[in-house]
Amino acid sequence: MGTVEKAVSLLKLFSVPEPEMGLSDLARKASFDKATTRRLLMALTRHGLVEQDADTRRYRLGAGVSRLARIRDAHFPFVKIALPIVRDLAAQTGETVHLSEHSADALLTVHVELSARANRVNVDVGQTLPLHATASGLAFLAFSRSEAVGRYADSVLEAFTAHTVTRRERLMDTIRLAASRGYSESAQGYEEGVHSVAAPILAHDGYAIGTLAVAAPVSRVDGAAASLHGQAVVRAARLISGRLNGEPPARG
Amino acid sequence: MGTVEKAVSLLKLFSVPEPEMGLSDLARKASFDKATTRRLLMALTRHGLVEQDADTRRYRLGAGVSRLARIRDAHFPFVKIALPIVRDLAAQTGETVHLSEHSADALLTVHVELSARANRVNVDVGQTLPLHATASGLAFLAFSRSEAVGRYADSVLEAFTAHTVTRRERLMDTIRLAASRGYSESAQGYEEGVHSVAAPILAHDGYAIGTLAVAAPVSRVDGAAASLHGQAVVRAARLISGRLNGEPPARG
DNA sequence: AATAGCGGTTCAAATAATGAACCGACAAGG
DNA sequence: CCTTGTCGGTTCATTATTTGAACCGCTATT
Repeated sequence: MGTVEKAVSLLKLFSVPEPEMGLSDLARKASFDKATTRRLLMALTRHGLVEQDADTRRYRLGAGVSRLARIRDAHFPFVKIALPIVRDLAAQTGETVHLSEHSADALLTVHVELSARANRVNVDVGQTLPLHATASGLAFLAFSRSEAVGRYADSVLEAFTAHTVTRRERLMDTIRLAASRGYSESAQGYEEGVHSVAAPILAHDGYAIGTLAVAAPVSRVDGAAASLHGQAVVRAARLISGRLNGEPPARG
Repeated sequence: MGTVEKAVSLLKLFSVPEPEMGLSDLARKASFDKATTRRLLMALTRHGLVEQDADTRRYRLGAGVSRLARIRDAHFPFVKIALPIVRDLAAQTGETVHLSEHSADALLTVHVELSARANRVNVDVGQTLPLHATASGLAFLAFSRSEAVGRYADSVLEAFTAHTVTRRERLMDTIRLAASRGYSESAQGYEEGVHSVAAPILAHDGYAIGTLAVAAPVSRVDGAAASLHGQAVVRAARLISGRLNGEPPARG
């Protein structure tokens, strides 16, 4: 593992439930030597990607990461553009809706609107979703370059539940179905009891850059509901794609 | 320079006006070898901190930086808390207002509300402000630990304009004035034609963690206006400090 | 058809990263 | 009050990684 990747791994140890850690803790979690860990942290600190509390000596993510994110968001305001549409879809369906962005061979959840119902699906911002086991992933693959899909289908497909699609041929069939319908469907492929439909958000070139998904408890989803959610998520995803690619918002 | 710092330097080359670059361009700007630059970029890409456009082969900041920023913001919602107060101040003064956070011996602009007027000061999000040459920096130093101020004052102070304070004694005087008034003032110390006042945003321990500033064209600022801006920026900065440290928003 | 730029790759040489052992400080327990 | 364990941090001989000149194939200009 290269030095740079080690440094980035350290950054990735910070999370919403654990946003601050001491040196030894970080070293243990990353399985790096304490001296190494410290040198990496100092390098990151010098550039503001990490900061150290003056009192507790614990480390946390620094203002530099916010700065970088702002630069990116100014150029590619994915969440900002999608937000109103995501909210509309959540209101329409009454179910949990989540928005994901492609990153490093997975989908990164960047926004969630939780259902108001007591029995609902919970998704965390920052969670990464595997491509073969979630509706979002399937929708993404269905609108990806075929070489990339082939490469992914050839890799080892982890089974998260008894329903996870792990055989290459079944996966390719599922992807083809999603491509022809415009949206994907997955029942309990990643978590037991969860049903999801998802549609791709497309770049100007017609390939997916992210996905929009509706997730509901299986108990609440029959064929009719699934179809309704599917059509709604496709409409919403198309709206987002349109605005991302410069199409003006519709009037009224 | 360590490998990690080189990688981070690459990230820092991206900016709001130039959010995408080719390999050779990046290598030239960073003064790294093309092969080195590419290896660093690949390491960053593997973790989603950088992404490469499939068509143009140009590089840009990736979704990973947004993810890290969300983790940090969940724990330390500086901008979110400050935003309404920053907007009020912008409305009150009619001038450009910018919010900065301390990071790696400089101030990082994390939010900007631009004046609606045709003749206005422009500040970019992500811009870093030197501590000795901007109103923000002076306000920050005026409320920093004296050892840190001493160390900074001993370093080489770059002159950005003919008005930049570069002599240690002048700097210390300016800082003392800011400390006693509660806000700092800088006329054309960083950019010609720009007048700014700034006040510190304080942590629970009373030391500055960031600043709030009002920037206006010198032509529009006389003594009375400067004083008004100064008082307004102090009020707004105090409100932000209070809410950051757990004080509830005032009613009405 | 010649030139110059681009993104990307190679491999011997050079430089940087590594980690076991160490320090002083602090806190809990006997 | 002395032991034990853990903390953050440092040192330096050993080791493994980074480095960059030269190269490739490609595309656009001239």
